[in-house]
Amino acid sequence: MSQAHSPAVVFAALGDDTRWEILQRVGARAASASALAVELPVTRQAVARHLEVLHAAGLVEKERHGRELRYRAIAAALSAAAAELEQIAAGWDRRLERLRARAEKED
Amino acid sequence: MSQAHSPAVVFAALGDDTRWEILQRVGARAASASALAVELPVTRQAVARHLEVLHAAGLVEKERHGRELRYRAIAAALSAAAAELEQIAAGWDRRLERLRARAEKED
DNA sequence: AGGAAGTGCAACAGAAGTATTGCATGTGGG
DNA sequence: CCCACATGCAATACTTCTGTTGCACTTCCT
Repeated sequence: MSQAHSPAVVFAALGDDTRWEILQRVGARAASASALAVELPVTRQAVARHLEVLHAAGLVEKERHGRELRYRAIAAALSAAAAELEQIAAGWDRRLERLRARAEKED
Repeated sequence: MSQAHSPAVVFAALGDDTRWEILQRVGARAASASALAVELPVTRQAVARHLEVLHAAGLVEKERHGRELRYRAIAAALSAAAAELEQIAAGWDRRLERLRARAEKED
């Protein structure tokens, strides 16, 4: 199982346009930093740093393949982040519901 | 309805610990920047800037109340962000499934 | 009216993030 | 063996983010 990455780290990783570009590509198919760099407007080193951030957030996994290092998006990690948000949103809704009920009782 | 906020903006807003603290509090009940500042280790102005970021991301709404300005978390916005992530994750899974099926066929 | 409380705006300092260039290292194929 | 390709590491420049202080302005209440 993956570690319990702090929400802030995961969402900070998702909070950059270039990383979204990268993430969508490694979601489609595994790719190396060099391969991604040729189709993005940044250097290989920049891509590598982004991939490192995504990896630290637990959103992608590395996979050595000969002399190249391919990265692949982890669907379950994104799904877990989604579930976390949904749960918090549900908590807000429930609290709002309680407040509403109390207001009606006081009428 | 709320605008179509770009994913990067929304998740960047969620990518900060202090903002999570603030967001959880305004999720529990509406509060002003001043009120939040007394129970957080930062100044009112810093809190106000965080609230502005959250508002720009469509995650909280303002509500004038006499001379004070209260902020309230929008559960539906967080829920929408969750749905977006879940959809992307599902897309990755489907693509992986197709790749797996093709691999079996080639065996 | 006048003080207290709340907000708005601006300037500044420090930290962190993003991207670059340059060079070193490792690995696979002819 | 040697060359090409891919990655690793370091130094640097620039921008953005986070937080502070200081002051002006509005609004409520006595």
